[in-house]
Amino acid sequence: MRLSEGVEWGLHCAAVLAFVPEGKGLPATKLAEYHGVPGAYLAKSLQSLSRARIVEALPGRNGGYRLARPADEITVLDVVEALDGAEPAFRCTEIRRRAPFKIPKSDFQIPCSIHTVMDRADAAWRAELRTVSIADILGMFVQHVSPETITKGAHWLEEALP
Amino acid sequence: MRLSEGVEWGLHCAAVLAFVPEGKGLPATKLAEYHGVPGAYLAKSLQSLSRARIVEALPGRNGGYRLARPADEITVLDVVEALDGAEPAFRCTEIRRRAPFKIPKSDFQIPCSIHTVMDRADAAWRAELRTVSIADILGMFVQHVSPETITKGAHWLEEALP
DNA sequence: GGAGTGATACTCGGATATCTGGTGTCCGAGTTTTCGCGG
DNA sequence: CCGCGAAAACTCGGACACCAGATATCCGAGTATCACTCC
Repeated sequence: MRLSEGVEWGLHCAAVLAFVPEGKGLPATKLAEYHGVPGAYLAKSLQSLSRARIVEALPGRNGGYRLARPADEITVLDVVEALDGAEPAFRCTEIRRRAPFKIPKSDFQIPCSIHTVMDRADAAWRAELRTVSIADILGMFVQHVSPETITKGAHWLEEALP
Repeated sequence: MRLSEGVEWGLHCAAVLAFVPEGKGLPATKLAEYHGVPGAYLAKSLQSLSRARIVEALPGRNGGYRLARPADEITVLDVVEALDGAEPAFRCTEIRRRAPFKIPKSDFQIPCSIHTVMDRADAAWRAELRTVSIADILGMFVQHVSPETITKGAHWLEEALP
């Protein structure tokens, strides 16, 4: 079980986009060169985030991406599900039905025990991700990083914005 | 993020193997036809379980597989990690280091915030799976299924064992 | 000088190749059973 | 009738193809900007 690389990119992008001022947008190209990742592929991830209404795209010459909502109203789970899909990792194929002897239908009214357990774990995973917002991520970030780095980042953003 | 199909098979197999009496083994072929899955591929999963000391293989003519430990000492997490690997789903590639300006090394002493959050969710997922044993799965099973089905299953196992 | 208009440059969006890892299959090594033979 | 031995049949174990989804890339659609022209 491996999470797509795009999830990591998307989360970092959301963190950067939180600093984009009202009315402006940061082009995908800039986001890509900031993180040192292939721009053409990052665009694909950003499109998924756009479809999920997590970021919004400003078209046109001085366009770009920006958060569609305040950073404290975007959870990490939102980003993960937008990029990775919301289907649970475990897919029950109901192989319990394939036993080589006849089983009454009533036995299958109750969900498969294994399915239940895996779903519970999946719910715990998602619940954990739902408790953390992009704003929280930024909070953890600024708490640990040197003020000098914050300044440099802000400066870089100034130059990158149209 | 998708969990391998073999995980489902492995869990169901572990549940069935819990009924194999002391000293005997159930061949992989029988397990495959019971679950209606390709036997050659199921063998691959069973080998992984064998390497992880979750099941043990009895070689020879009347050989087969059996649980290596009592069912209440095998957690669902054991099976999942044996088949899917124990590495966390999220892999941090430290893209925070690639920013196009110089960042002091000290900023990277603290683990990446995003990495931390994802790891915490991963831990919650694994913790949930660790609380459930194969014996618990069986308990949930016999609680809901009709006694008739249990009898049929026991009968099938009688015939399948050498 | 100001407004209108066309061209332009830059943006996003979806459709298109490539490649790694899961999926599926095969044959060889090893052990227990079993059958046959001799005592 | 019993013990021994060799062959056989069945088991697991690892090495070899195949395919779907993630990765990576491209080109087309659309819009704000800008420059130029005309009034």
